[in-house]
Amino acid sequence: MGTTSKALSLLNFFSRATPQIGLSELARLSGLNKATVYRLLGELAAHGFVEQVGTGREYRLGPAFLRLAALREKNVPMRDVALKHLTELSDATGETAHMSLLNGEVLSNLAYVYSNRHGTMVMMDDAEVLELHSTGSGLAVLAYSPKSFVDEMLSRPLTSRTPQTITDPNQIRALLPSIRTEGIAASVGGFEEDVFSHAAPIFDARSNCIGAMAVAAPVSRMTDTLRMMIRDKLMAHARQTTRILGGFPPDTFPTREPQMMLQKEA
Amino acid sequence: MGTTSKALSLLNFFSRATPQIGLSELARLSGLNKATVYRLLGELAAHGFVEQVGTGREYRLGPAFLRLAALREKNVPMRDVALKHLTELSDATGETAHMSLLNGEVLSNLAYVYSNRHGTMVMMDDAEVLELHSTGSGLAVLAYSPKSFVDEMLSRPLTSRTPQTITDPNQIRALLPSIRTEGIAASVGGFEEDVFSHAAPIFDARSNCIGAMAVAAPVSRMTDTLRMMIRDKLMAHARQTTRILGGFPPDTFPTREPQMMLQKEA
DNA sequence: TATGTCGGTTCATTATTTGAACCATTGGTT
DNA sequence: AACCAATGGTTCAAATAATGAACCGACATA
Repeated sequence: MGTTSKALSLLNFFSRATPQIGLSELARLSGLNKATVYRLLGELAAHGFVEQVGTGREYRLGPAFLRLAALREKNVPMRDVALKHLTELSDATGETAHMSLLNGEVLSNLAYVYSNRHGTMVMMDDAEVLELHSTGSGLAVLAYSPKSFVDEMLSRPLTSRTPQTITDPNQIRALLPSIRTEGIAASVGGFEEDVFSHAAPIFDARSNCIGAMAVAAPVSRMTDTLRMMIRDKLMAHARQTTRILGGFPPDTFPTREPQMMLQKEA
Repeated sequence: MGTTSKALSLLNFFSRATPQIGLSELARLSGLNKATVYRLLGELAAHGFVEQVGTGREYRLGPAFLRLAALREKNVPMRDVALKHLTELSDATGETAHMSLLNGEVLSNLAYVYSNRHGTMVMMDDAEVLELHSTGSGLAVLAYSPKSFVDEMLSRPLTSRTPQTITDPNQIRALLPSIRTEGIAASVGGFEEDVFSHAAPIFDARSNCIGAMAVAAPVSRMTDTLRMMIRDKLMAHARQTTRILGGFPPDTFPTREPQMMLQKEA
């Protein structure tokens, strides 16, 4: 691993739960030498990627990200595109629609839209990250990721978020083929109790899966009718989003009108 | 300069005007070897800090910034705080209020608020950067920056944005003492024609100047009355913003009620 | 006063970065 | 069609920058 990667990976230890971290603690977390971490933090700080809290204390993420994020969004208005489709998706289904991007080993939220049709809604959080094994979006991404990546991800200890979370790697692997034939993944209560989530993959210009678009509804509201409607709308909007972002689904991706009634020919 | 700094400085070559850059071009711009740039870009890309456009072409800023910016704003709601005070400032003065943060050699916009009192307003742009020598905000920052930094900044060639832009380093240096005694900087048409800008510095917990809060009005609307009112309100809101962000003005910073009528004692 | 932690610093050893040269492609010019 | 000058990407010995154990002083806590 290059020095730059080490420096950048330090940033991943900052999270919603641990927004600021001391030097020694960060050295411990990263497994790097304290002197190394100190020097790397110094370089990150010089560019505004981290800053020290108060006077000579812990470190936290710096202000440079605001500028770079604004610039990125000006150049590549992903969030805008996503919001447009999420709004339509949310309106059509009456449920929470969201989109997340693959960021290393987890998915990070890009945007989400609530519906106002019901009194209760599945809530999202900007700074929350989604695990690959326990969410519908994660399964959708895994289904369209290279085998080496899947193996890598499933070789780690899989945390059990709820009693419904599937933590057996082989059981998860077994789900992927059917997700691939459908083009959509589903997860019931794997991440949060009582949440039924459908998700479709999003691809970049090289047909790599870069994230997922999803609709999350309370289990109690899920009916066959709603499920069909969600699958239909989600598929269409995910496809459009991929296209508008300049991406292409891989050749293996099912066409919009699935050959449901057709028998496989070989 | 460490390897990490080199990698991070590559990011600064992406701008509103040049949102995507090829490998050779970036090597040329940065003065680094092409192989080096290639490797650094690879590491940046692995963390989502850059990505390649389409298939095997130029590079652009990556999606990771969206997540990190969201996380930063959750932890340190600078923009929220700024917007609150900018709104009040804009309401009180009837003009455009904005705040920017020092980012290396330039100021980058954090937030801005327009007033609806007049038909014409000074417009801002999220991804725009402000030069230190040609803007009110820049002068405010220079006035409260270490001499070494000022020397460094004024030793570069100073671009002339308008005929009114002051490009003589010594002339700029001569402005700084009076800014320091006032606590507020002013610039008339230095950055954009017909824009009269007042700016006050913002400080961090170590009393370093980290940016500026400003009010920008068309020259044609500027009167003594408005000028007084802007200075007053701007001073108050900049002070509050500094405090709420956890910062402290340096000891040399003028108190809220300036000793206007008092003669210097030495 | 003794002990453990912290952020920060040092410097000889080591491992990573570096850069000139080299491909294979692409796109424009003659 | 042949040529040229770009491009993105790759290689490997040489040079440089990163590393980590040990060491500060300061601040807690006991």
